[in-house]
Amino acid sequence: MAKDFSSREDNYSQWYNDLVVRADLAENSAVRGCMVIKPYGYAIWENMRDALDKMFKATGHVNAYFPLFIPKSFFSREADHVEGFAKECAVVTHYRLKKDEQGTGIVVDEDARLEEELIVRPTSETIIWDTYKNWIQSYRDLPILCNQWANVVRWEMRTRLFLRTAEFLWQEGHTAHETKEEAIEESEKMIRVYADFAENFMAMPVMTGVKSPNERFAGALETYCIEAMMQDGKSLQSGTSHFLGQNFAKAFDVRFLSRENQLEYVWASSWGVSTRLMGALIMTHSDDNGLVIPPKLAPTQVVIVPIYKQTEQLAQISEVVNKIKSDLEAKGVTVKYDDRDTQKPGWKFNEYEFKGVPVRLAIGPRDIENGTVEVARRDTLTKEIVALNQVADMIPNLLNDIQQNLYDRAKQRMEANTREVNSWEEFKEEIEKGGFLVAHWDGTPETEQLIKDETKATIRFIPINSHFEDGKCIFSGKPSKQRVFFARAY
RNA sequence: CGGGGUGUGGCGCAGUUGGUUAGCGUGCUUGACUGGGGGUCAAGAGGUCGGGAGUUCAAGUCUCCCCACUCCGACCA
Repeated sequence: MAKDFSSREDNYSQWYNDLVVRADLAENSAVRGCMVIKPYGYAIWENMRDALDKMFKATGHVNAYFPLFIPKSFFSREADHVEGFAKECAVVTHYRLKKDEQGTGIVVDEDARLEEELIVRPTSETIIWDTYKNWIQSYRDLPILCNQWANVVRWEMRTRLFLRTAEFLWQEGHTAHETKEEAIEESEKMIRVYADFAENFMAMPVMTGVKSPNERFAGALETYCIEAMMQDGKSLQSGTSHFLGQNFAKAFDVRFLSRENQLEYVWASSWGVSTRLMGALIMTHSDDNGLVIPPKLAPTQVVIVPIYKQTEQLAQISEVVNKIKSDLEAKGVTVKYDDRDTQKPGWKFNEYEFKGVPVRLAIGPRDIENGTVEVARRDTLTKEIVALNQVADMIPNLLNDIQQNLYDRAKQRMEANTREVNSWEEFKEEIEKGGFLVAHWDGTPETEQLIKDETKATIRFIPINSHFEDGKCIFSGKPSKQRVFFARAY
């Protein structure tokens, strides 16, 4: 029997973890806090990566690669940056092992201590800015618009598959500009790219805004973010883009001769999304029957399951299926025909449902006789009988419908979970229900911290183009000009 | 680092006041019947009971030490 997942209201973490493992996306590795991404999970990630990569290139960016190791001294050059990351860094101290005295095991060779320790990158600003220094002399060298696909390591105390792992995959864009305006424009542009990707590929509605100083990236002047609302009412930071000002340029002495023949520091941005998006995808769409993968990211968009008794029947079915399959592939649909004899149809139905394949076709003797096929959609779990000669034409539209429906559903949920609150009592009561609480805040880090201490809620973002209205901070009662979005977060 | 919990076939678990040959579910192998929603039956394989020491005629079970994992906190651009 399938495990009953309807208990997710009570224990969302457990539900999520089981889902990830059972759907064959990933599992914990032998290394504490690290994750093995399995082929199916990786296929989804690759689809995300490819789509993002295209969007980056369409906005003028190029890919490059920088070292995994960063000399320790690089980290101390930007004070806020080291402050933010120091507590979670893996450090390389030696470069050699040797057999121990008894010859039974391997020990670190103390004679092989590095002169300067190397840090396994938790993010690459420092090594990249040290490199950019050599690339930039004149305004003619600008802008630099580089992205890197890489892994990074952050030694977190507590980890969760995809959402927070000690090592994770991501992309990090690092750009250098002549002017402040251009760098700000870049960071704003990239957060829009992320929002676009989240909504149009992941079918995940997001809110866009800027972080409060407490939540800002270490070393940034402004952090833009996209936040998504998960099914349990918690917010997930899904992507960030930072305006770094001249902080890193100053720390790494990256200057250029301007059009006015002046030596000036360059302006910077950085932006990234990670495999955390996989967690976001899972927690946005999945239901009690398992994963639901939006068609645009599904490694398999359509699975075809034959139902047969004798092998002659299978041959007959296969002939029809192969026609449908090639018709669909001609339309750019990815199709898997699962004619394995090792699993029963019912087993396969459940399997693909659990893995979130958007559309399933089932064809049996009855269909062959009637010239029909059963079409089942994952998002609504509904089935309909369609004429064989029409099925290839309807599938692309159906996939679009599913993509749109998933987005609409998630959007509706996010809106239903977003509400204004106007008093501290109301805030404390409402935060227990989850969702975004839109409330006035006096703008001080102290107040935000006190609210967090008492309710575990943080300011997820401050809306950028919101209307201003006079109000009073729900906590301190001091004047406020704008509402901000609070939530508990992952 | 603090506070709980759990370690028993691949996975998930039961195991009574200490008492015969350590069970169950699932998965795996083989075969038959099956096949439109995780089938049924039959026969099999698979175990240092986390490790060590102790108490005892006898330890999966009791005591002590250690180890691992896990949950809750602290941490988390």
